[in-house]
Amino acid sequence: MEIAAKYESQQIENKWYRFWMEHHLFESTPNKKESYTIVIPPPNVTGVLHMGHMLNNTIQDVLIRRARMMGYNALWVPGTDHASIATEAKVVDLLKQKGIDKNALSREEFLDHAWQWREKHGGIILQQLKKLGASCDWSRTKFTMDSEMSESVIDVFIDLFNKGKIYRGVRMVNWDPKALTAISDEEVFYKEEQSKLFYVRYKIVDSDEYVTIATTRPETILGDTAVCMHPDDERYKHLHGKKAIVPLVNREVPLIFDEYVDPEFGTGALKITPAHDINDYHIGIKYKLQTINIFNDNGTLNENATLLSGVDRFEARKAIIPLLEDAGNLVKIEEYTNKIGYSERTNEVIEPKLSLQWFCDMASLAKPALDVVVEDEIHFYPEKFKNTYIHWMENVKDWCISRQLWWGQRIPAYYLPNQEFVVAKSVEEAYAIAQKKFPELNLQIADLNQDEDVMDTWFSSWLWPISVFDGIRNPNNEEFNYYYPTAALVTAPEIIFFWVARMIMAGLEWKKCIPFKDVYFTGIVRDKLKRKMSKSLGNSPDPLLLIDQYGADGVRFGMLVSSPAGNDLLFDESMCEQGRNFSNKIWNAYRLIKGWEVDDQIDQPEHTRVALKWMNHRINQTMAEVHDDFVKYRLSEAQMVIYKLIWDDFCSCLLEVIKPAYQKPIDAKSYQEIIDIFEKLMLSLHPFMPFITEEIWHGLIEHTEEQSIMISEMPQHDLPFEEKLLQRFAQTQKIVEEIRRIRAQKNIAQKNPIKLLILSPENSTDTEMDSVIIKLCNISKVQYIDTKPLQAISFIQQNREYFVPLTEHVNKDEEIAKLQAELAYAEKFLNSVKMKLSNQNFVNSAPEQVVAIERKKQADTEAKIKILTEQIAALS
RNA sequence: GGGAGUUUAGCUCAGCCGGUUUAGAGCAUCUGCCUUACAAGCAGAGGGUCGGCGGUUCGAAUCCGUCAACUCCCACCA
Repeated sequence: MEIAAKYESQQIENKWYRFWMEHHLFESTPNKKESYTIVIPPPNVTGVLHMGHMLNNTIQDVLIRRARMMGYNALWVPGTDHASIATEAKVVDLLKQKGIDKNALSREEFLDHAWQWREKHGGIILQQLKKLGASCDWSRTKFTMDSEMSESVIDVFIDLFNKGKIYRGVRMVNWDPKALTAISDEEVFYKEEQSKLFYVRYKIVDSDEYVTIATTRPETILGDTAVCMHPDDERYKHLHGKKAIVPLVNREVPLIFDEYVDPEFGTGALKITPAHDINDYHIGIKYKLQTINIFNDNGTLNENATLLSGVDRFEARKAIIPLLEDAGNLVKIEEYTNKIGYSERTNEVIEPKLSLQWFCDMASLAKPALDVVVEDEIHFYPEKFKNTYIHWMENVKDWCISRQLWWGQRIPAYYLPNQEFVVAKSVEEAYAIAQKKFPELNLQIADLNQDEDVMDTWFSSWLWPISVFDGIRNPNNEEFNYYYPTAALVTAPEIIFFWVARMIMAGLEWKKCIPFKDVYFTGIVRDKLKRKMSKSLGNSPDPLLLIDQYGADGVRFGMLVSSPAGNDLLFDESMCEQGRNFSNKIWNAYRLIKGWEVDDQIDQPEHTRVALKWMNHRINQTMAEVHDDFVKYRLSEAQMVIYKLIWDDFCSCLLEVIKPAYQKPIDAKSYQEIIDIFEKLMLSLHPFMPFITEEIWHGLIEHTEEQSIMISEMPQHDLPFEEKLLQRFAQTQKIVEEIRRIRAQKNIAQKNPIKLLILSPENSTDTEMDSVIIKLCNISKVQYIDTKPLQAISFIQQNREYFVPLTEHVNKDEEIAKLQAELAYAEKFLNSVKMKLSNQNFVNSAPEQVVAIERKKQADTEAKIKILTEQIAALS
């Protein structure tokens, strides 16, 4: 059989992904096995696969594939998030390109367009995940606006409302005066700007005194309802209880004193405009101040301003200055740099605006969710996020759940003509309730108007682990009980509050049970310059191109080669290259083995027997290590350990020992053993590199049509291994290295056989490893001797002396210099050990074991020094 | 401004409830090899006073204090 010299990933990957799908190997239904569930953090339905997804989903797939092979009934549920803001913005843009203005459409018409878009383009990202090898149960793909999922969201809203945990309240929102909508905090970006700080004096009532304030927004003076100073500020102490007159509008407002004010800033006096500044608003509530809204929705001043009505806010800022100057209130103007919030959507300066919103009371939900993390019922990896979580949960604020959008679950509140409202699942139910409640109104169903807003997307996401199994509408259904709680959540730390915390709250609130046991936080994928990868910077490679180039296995390897939980990943293509090279290495090992001719008439050589025995113990040791790494979610380490097992131990060492001479056959017993070993290696690597391992697994051993490596059993991690054997073999490898070094130094080509002399007649019974040395170093003969040979290069291992005889003359000076350097080093070391041991305090206080180690170091080093001294003497 | 965290080889990291480590790994670098599995490879080599200072201890990369630099999260300055 002809096997290509280079591993060709593309064709093989397509073949096996199709195979897995056709055999329904990703699919899961409840059975007697223990479940292992992961729900995907649903990517935005508008999303396109980026490097962050690659990392996140590689990790999930590794966990799921391993669990499956460990005997769990593993289920990975895929899906997408409706992402109200992003999707609505996208659809609005597309409509604009077609010359359609969203505001010209009815709600229904707009939603029609939105659904059409999602049917056509939504979920591309899920198709892309398949290229990566993601073993999601695609038959269970969910969307947060699927009708049953939306229904769950509405149910939950109503339930919380009935429990008194959802209320309506006024709050300051980020108003976009161009788009005429509120936008979320996440959509505001701040820019540093050069602006001006205006100092304006306000006259004190019944006094000739003035108090001077500093402001960047003089036009809002028209909405001032107080002036505030720090209570301990000596400059203003005599003003307690007085009032001031707001310039131009001549309104009398109280002087108030609050520690919020920084006496160092400006004049230490602050004007208060509760309607147009978030801090002022809170002060306004605290001191029960009047709130005067002086702006129209489009950013022009309204009639409450009394002056400049109809003028745009920025025009007004300019126009008010001469007015203040004329009135004698302007003191001075300074240059000033501050940060201004802009709308991501329209690039318009955000105007803080008071509006009526829906809120969810968080305090009572947060308490139990805090406890389960504090008490380690849920573990965070890495653990540091526990602190972040606790800190936030202890200071949690109420959640504004309404959004001024159309794409999303509409708030199920229905307003009545009498300013009241009812919350109900449908207009019919609302009507029934309203009739009962207000019979005197004589209501018609058409009198009810549903709230225009939709719910924050997170208000559906927080139910995700429950609602994908329909656990809200249909409590205690079989699937829910089987798959929930999930095993692990893999997500980005930046959404620990938005999402992780709220899922925990939801799980405890509605299911009295945590939604997942472990949370693995991935890092952010950055470029080499540590910049976050983003579309606008153009520094993100196209994941699909990477897969084409390096193979999905290679890219997966690259994503995990250096990304401990929670650490940012400084991505570089060379990582994928390493993965591709690894694929090729494995491929060539496969090619080598497949090329061997097997002869069942010949005996197993000694070196092969020894090396195979060693390899089996080495595998057992490594499997234990890998398992431990998985328990601790140290996936990069686990991958590296397997990488080294395959490359260093299997390829560089074992295969080199076993490899028959050119065109010679291998014995049948060894061949079978090597196949078994290779299979184990492929099994343990499969979660990381699913495609190549499947291909080789099938090529190595005959399998039926139904079989697949992905549903085979992982090698056991609790098998015994002989520490001693492993140590002896490691020493042997060191001897091999020494001999190779000598070969390299003395330019003795590998193909020229050399002799090895070992000075150690009393230990000459321990010769088990000799055959391995002979094979790996091309030794013609190993000879045990009792006197030192002349004309040889020597080295010391474990206090035995080894000699490689030379035909040419040994350069004595060179050898002596080398030995002397070694001697000096050993003496220095011995000195430090002796110092330690002569310290009575050390000998008395250190544990016996530690002292014994030091004693052994001393003895060994002394022996070494003796040998070195003799060698130097012999050469001199 | 509040909080969390990081600082160990050129890069990315491990080691950190103190002592088998005279500090490890992978990648990168350098040298020599196209040796019939693999140049996407093989063989060999070099490279760190564990951020600075101080303390605790018989003993500190590891514990404590302090300073410095950087990163992230939250809040946002009139």
